[in-house]
Amino acid sequence: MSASSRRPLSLRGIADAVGVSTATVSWVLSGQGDAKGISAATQKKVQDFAQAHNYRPNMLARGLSLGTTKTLGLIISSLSDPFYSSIAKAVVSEAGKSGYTVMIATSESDSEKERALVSSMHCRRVDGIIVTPTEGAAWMEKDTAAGGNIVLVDRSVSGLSTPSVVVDNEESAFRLVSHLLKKGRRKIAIVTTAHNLVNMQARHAGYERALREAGIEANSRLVCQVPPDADIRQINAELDRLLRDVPDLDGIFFTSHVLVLPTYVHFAERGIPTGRGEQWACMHTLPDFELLLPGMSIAQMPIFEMGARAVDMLLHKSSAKEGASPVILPCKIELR
Amino acid sequence: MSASSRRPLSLRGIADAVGVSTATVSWVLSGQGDAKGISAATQKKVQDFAQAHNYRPNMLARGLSLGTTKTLGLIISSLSDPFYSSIAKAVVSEAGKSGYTVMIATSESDSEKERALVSSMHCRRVDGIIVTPTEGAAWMEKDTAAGGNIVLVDRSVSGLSTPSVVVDNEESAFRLVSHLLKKGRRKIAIVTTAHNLVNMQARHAGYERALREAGIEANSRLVCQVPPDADIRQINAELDRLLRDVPDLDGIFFTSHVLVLPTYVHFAERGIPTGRGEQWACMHTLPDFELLLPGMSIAQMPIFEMGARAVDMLLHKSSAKEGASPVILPCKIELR
DNA sequence: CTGAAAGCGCTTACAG
DNA sequence: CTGAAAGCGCTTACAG
Repeated sequence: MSASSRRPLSLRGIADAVGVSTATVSWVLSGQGDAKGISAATQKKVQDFAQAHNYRPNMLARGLSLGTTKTLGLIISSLSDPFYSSIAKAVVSEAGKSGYTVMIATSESDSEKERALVSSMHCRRVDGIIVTPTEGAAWMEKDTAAGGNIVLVDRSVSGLSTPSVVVDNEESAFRLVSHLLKKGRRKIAIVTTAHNLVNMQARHAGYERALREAGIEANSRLVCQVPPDADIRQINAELDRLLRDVPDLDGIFFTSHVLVLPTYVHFAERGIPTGRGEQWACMHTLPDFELLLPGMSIAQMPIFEMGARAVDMLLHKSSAKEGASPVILPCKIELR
Repeated sequence: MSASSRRPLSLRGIADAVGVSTATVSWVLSGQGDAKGISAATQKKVQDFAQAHNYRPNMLARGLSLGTTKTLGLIISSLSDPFYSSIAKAVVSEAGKSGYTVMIATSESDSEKERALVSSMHCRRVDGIIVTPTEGAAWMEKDTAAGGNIVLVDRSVSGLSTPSVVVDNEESAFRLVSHLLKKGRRKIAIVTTAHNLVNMQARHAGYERALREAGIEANSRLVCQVPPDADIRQINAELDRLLRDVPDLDGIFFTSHVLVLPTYVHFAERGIPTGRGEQWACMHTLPDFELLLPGMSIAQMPIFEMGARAVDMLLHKSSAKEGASPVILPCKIELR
């Protein structure tokens, strides 16, 4: 156990071993060897030594020196929801193209955690942060103004001017519900959750507008609203209430994919036919749905584009300036 | 736009503003004010200024100075699989208890990406790395020997002595299949994937042992093996092959939760009754299964404990020394 | 009670 | 062609 192996190999270590200065080593390893006119022999010696001893540059030091870490932070609400993991995939992939690494963390929809995470990431000097914000994220205003490089994704927060990338929630919901109406549905329930989030509110508004334009008056008994952290019991209770209140229900609009499967099972258990889902519509979709409910109409969220756009806004601030915020992306509507 | 707001506030900035040395500021802000005998007045001045100006300590500098970052790296195969996200949750939660942050990344089951991620995390000087390894992770041997602080989770890699936390795959599979046999099933298929991973191999071995001990000879036509990256078509083709080869199939053992739903749908589409899943058994489970297939027997993976244990091994190297590796945790078997 | 100084491991003008 | 040196922003012995 040689004492020298205690600390990882540093630039200085290489420099001493090869017999050159740390500057030379730094230049060679960063590919500036030729530019700085380092002899081929020296370059090779340095490279070989680094390679052989598995040199790992200390990014803390490099970041400190350079003032940039080539790292982006991503704060999503949860990892268990495939929607957010897809966002993460998109962000990682797009950031990778520009040589950026992304550190992923989850807020669990908790404003306090969210705030702590943003702070922690700033302390780590990430070059920018992407977040699917909680409704309690208004404090970011100050932070953004102070130079915090933040972009919101999937939803904005009421009263917050931080740049954001969202989808046309109201319009998509409107089109889905209008489609159900065109198919002759009249008693269309809305099954929704997390109503404190602006995107959910927009989807609800789209639902109401579709009814209104079809000359149908809103009926609060058709609204099945489940708390964001509801367990299966609460969901079932709400659905039972809906089925009791509106026994002749003939359509459902889901504002989120998370409630589809519980509803599907709830119906199945009670012998209520769902068919292939022709009488349902949903914002966003999951692979499972294509199997279970191929007849359901959906608004496909442009997840990859959302992630990519958010990364772009962070990396090329120009495009953020040019475009108005929020950036609103269209969903791909699939009517069935 | 004051020039002074260009760079974020530093210790030096606070020191100059308050009129003390950086040492004093550092001590106050790290809670050593009293220990170092800093006057209450000075402490308050420093704290107030830091607070008011939203001081964010530069963790790069701190990490560089301290030689530790209080950060753990986590590399999971994928984000879309709830199994891995649960592991992530467990790791984050357990690490948090000790004041550690975790940076999450995904290898997408790609050995090259995995290697790059481990390297990148080492460069960032994380204090340890937890990884659900690909089969191509044998190079870690060298890395671990070189002081790399790595713990594998969910599976080990053949020929790799890196510490790991796994479950008793063989035994759990054995018990599940034995249960199906006890219920009178005789033609039990095994539906499996990613057979290059040792845990999948162990589950397969448990299946075979159960058959053997029941005096049933192995039948290769009962083996339905799907490539890890198979799309729904390939899966369906394999299932069709199985149903054709073994029309009187009367049970299925799934080595992984990922294949259950596609099989369920495949059967449903062909009008093959699955009942409540009584004739099926599966390693691991998902919330959906409890809804769709409440009769299916399952081996519940101790996900939280796995994550927690891995973190412990990283943080208190002692317990890693003491315990033999791999650490093998039992599954909670639920026979139905 | 507080400060000057060295050091962590990089990068990059500035000299020769 | 290559090196000495300053600086990034912290922490912590060591002095007073």
